[in-house]
Amino acid sequence: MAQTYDPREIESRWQQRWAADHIYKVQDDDNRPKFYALTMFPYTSGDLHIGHWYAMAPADAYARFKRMQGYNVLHPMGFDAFGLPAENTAISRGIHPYDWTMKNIENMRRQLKSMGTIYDWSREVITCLPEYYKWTQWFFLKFHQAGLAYRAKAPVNWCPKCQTVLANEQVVGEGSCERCGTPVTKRELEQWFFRITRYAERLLDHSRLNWPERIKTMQKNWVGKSEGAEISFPLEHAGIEQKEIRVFTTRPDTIFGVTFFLLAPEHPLVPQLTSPERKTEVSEYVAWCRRQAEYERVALGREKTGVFLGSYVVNPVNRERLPVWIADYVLPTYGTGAVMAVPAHDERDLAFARKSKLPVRTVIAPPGSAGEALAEAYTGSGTMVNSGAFSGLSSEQGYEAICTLLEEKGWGRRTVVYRLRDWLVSRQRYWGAPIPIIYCDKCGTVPVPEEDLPVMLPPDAEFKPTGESPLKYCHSFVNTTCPRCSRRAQRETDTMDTFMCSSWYFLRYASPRTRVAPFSDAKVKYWLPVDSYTGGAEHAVMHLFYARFFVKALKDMGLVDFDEPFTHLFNQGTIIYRGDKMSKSRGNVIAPDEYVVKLGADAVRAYFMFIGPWELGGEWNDKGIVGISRWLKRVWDMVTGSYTSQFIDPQVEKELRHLIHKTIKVVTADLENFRFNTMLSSLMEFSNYLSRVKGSGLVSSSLWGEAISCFLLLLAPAAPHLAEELWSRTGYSYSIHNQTWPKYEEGLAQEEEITLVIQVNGKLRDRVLVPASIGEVEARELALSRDRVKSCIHNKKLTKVIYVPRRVVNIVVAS
RNA sequence: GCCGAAGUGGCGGAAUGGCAGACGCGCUACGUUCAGGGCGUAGUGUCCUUAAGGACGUGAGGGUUCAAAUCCCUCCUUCGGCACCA
Repeated sequence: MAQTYDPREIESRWQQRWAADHIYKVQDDDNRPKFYALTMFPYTSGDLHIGHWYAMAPADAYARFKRMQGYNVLHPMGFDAFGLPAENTAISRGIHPYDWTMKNIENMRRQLKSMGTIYDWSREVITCLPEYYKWTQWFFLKFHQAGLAYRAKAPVNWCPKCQTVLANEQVVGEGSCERCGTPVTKRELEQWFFRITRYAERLLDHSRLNWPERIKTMQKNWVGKSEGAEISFPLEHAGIEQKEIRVFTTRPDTIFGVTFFLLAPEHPLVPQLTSPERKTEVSEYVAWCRRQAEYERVALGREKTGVFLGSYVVNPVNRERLPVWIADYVLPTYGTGAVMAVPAHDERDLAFARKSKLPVRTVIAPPGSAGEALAEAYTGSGTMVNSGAFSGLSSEQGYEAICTLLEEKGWGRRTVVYRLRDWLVSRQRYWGAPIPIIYCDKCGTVPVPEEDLPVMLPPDAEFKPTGESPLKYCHSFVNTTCPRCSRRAQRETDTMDTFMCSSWYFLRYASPRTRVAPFSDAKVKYWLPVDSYTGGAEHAVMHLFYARFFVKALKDMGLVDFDEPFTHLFNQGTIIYRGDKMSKSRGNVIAPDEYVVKLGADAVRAYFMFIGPWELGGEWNDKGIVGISRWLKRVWDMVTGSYTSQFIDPQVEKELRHLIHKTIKVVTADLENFRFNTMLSSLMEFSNYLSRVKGSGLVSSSLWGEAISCFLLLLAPAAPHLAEELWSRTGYSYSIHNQTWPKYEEGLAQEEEITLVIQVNGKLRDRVLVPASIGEVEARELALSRDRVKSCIHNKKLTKVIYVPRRVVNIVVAS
């Protein structure tokens, strides 16, 4: 056997042994408490870069720690394998998406194995295989049956470069495509939607979730709940069927300040409400708005534009006549697509009123004012003025009073409005799970019967950059027979958003090879919900939101008995390189492989844990990794070299025993809280101390052995290969990873002696080593008797003495 | 603009009211027959001082407190998210 630390040899040897012995095989019928530690599965982009390692290595250490603590741990791995990049590669390089994806998986799996993780590969899940997407399609049918899926023609985000529809969540920055950065435009298409809005209220409830505040806030903002009133304004317009237009407002108390009325240019009543002489101008304006890209239209600070339609509505509370305008800042998708404009108390309305020379009327007087005209829109609360019988009320009282009036008169009602839109699941793409729907001229929209699943992706589709799904041109796929009437019919050619696949993969891991159902009920009951979910924060309003919706819907369908998939969530930070997030498209990817080859997987794992707080991420810099590598080597030398006890010093033995217990305590708490960096610092301090002890030989051989075995056990989650090798060389039985996590005694973990800090007027003046048990009187006396203290308080009046047990004595003197 | 996170040596960072800078990198000196990203020992915030010691010091300014990197207020910078949501 080698005498010097040779990580490559050790790591490949133990990886083979662990695999051959199946030591990480996960059993479902185990009477230990279960622990489901999940890391977000990677997208099959080709190579694992160090960002993946940063996500996975500390997570694996945590799962190993839980395993040693006596839990039956499920820490699975798989691949999110459908999606655009595979298809783009097919178009640009002529490689079939399946071949490209599977080749990438093979490479990524090899890299993951080189990390020395506890993944049980027999549970691997790959979303692009028929055995998996069959069930993604099955879930689509379930949502359809439950009335949660519908088809609608709607304006959708369209990326002209990728030639595809994008979900709201895939439009980033100033309205650009998430993948290629091209400005997004609009298009009308028949699409499938999921009614996620029905769950808006329930998705706002994070009360039982141990999640980062940041993510909860992002999800809350995404749902965008607003309370207010819906009010009907009668139309003063003869000859049309519609008698009134409804608006939503959060400020019914400002209703006496309405001076004009606004519709979105897309509002369906616009043509009818346009007077003949205004027709040309209005239709030109509407056409101009439609040409605008979404991001241009909603850009804040942009000048507000609009035109008068030539018709009027009536304010129900004061019978005032209000001109109806259309304006580009009114969004067709929010509220009712109509706005009662109150320029005195809304910045946007004021800007528009000033530009279009429309009147402004103050109806809320800010505190200390009498209701005179305002220079700026006042959006706070105050006293109602110019508001008929309501004048004099506070805006809060007015809110309630006006809502009551509206409800009594039948003019409106209190209501709640959400910003959240339904989830668009259709994609005009090949590389996804086909939507299992058939269109029949006679029977209409017919779901594919469950027994006919999966609807297989045809392997022989042609990949052309046409913007239409290759499935559309694949006649063998499109042409089928109606399951109801057996006549000729056509298949839906859209595939599903890949977020569908990732909305249930965590359920599949519980029983990944089940052929008769997406998951076994018993196994899901045992494993779910996920006890610890870790991954990047970029999924805050996408994957994490959809998965919650999915599980809530499944609960309502009676398919699962819990309604939150992830009880605890932790987001690691991002690894930055050259000022940018690491990604293939930015060309700033660092591969971990060369570091693994040179320094070993244990060094890379430990370095990522040591680099800083996990939640903060950081700039990649390979300077520090040598420090970890040297430390592992010193650990090797210290443990493999023989220990000779010279003579036993009880004081040193006591100190070492204390350090053993203190280190167990700190390392355990740090792992529990994902504080990997300080955990490694503590291990370094421990090993540095052990090296000194080894040089002096001042403790017994048995205590030395105890210290080493404890050290190796604590090291095992971070550096599993080295710990296993040293465990075996020390003569302990295989495997260290099946050992129990060491326990500490609180009494021994406590310090016996402490450094008492002595301050005068808050400034450090002296330090004394004292027994931890020192009492207040004793400590005060000691402090006052010190020479350095005496010289500081000489000739000054003692005001008081503060004593903080076990920490500090602060002597306050008059100056 | 709004919301959130962060700002500490030459660098990554530690300390969550009580010794600022743990641990590691880098650097300096010395030692080592030390070939390869060696190894060991000591030192390493700034300033004053031969030294002992002292003063200053956690983005800036103010406040609370016996005591502030930590709590409060105002501001600046960086990063992330949202952004005409009526």
